[in-house]
Amino acid sequence: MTTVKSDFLNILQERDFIHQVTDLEGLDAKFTAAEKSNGLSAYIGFDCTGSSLHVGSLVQIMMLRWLQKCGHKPIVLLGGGTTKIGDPSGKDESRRLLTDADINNNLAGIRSIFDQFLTFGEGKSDAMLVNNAEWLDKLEYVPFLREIGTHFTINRMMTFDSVKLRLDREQPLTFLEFNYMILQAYDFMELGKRYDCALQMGGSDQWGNIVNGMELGRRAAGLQLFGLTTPLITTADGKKMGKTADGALWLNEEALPAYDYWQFWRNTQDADVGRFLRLFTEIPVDEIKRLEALEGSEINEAKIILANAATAMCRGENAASTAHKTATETFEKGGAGADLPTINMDAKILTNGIVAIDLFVEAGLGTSKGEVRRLIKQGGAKVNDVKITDAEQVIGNNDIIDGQIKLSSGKKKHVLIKTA
RNA sequence: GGAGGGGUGGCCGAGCGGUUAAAGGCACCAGACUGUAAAUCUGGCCUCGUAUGAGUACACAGGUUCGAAUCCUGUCCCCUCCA
Repeated sequence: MTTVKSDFLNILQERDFIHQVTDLEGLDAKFTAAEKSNGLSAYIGFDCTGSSLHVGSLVQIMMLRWLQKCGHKPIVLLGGGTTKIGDPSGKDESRRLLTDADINNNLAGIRSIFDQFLTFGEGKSDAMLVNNAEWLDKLEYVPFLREIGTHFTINRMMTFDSVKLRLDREQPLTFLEFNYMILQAYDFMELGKRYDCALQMGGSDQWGNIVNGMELGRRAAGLQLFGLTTPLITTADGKKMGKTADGALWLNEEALPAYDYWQFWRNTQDADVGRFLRLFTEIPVDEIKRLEALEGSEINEAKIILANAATAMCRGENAASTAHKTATETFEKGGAGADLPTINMDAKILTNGIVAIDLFVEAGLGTSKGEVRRLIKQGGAKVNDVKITDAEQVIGNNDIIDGQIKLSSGKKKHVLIKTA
């Protein structure tokens, strides 16, 4: 591996962020020079198909954070314009088209996530948030075609995976989607012109789009642009980061409580601990080396550090320590931490008593009565940490301890019942 | 336009008139072992019922039959080959 001189690339390299770079030496030289003067701007694009981002985008966000730490200027490009089109990469079928109102709503949600990770403002290394609708919405068709269209050949566009895949499978690819890569390329050029942005980063699936943008910038505007991609992050058992069977791991508090977020990191597999510490925390690499070398049950210490650091960054220190405390109380002391999911129930229901099966379904610890019945039969259901054996057992006021009832499904899922 | 193949449970995929709530795999849930890990093993995995059981269910709508996921008709959708 080539040794790099700039702080930024050095960090990315030693923390395994880099998959491909278009011109590592050239880029390194540029960063090195910039670190002695005003810093360099670089951008990453995010689409606005949802109102939150999930852990899958976290690698990109961390890169922007490091960029800022090294004195450069991160540009967050939100695809308000391109979201109206839909990136065909990796999609079997067209996305449904979102309305302007949806997109604006999504923009606001995503914006709040970036506020956690980056400092925005007017200073030279302050982050800025740009919406590509700003220029894309205003484009005029014929001038655009004359100016930009001449730099793309259909022959070349057909060779891109995103397009080729659809065609090979004879799935329809609309003209609208076909234009996505041109618009993304246009974004890069536009950012280069407006903000002197010289680098686009992104996931490895964005390579083609990034290269396109570089070429367009060079041909149409004489800009020297660079591209850098991150590897696709998978867990040790080969699953894509960010999605679980229960749903996506959202970065927004409204979409995923801090406790669950913390638990996700706490439950990282041994084999992933070192990699995740490097990518998703700012713990110094030497310290990480020590942590990932821990053996046996001691590696749990590393997992807790990972969970605390990752949660603190995304949800704040308080959220992280509350989640940590809840976990300690729940798992190590067998009690009930304050941060466990809580359901408020009408006091009357408990006064009258409720059958255990119904209570569990009510608490969301099973989707059907049959499921809860099975859970009980297999010994996975507990009320106040006492295993229940009778599905018809009546739970009532007698079971309230310290104003709450703790229900458990298996070792990890707990719900507190409180009366309203 | 012509010829053929197919649509089965969250996914993949067997079944091709009764013994089929539907093999097997994946995913998922519990239990054991552990370290809130992985691997392994055990049990479970449509709904209701303590259970014998009942109700729904094999693209959709009809039909044949004592009996259909399996046969027939129509509709919708997918795929392959030829033009």
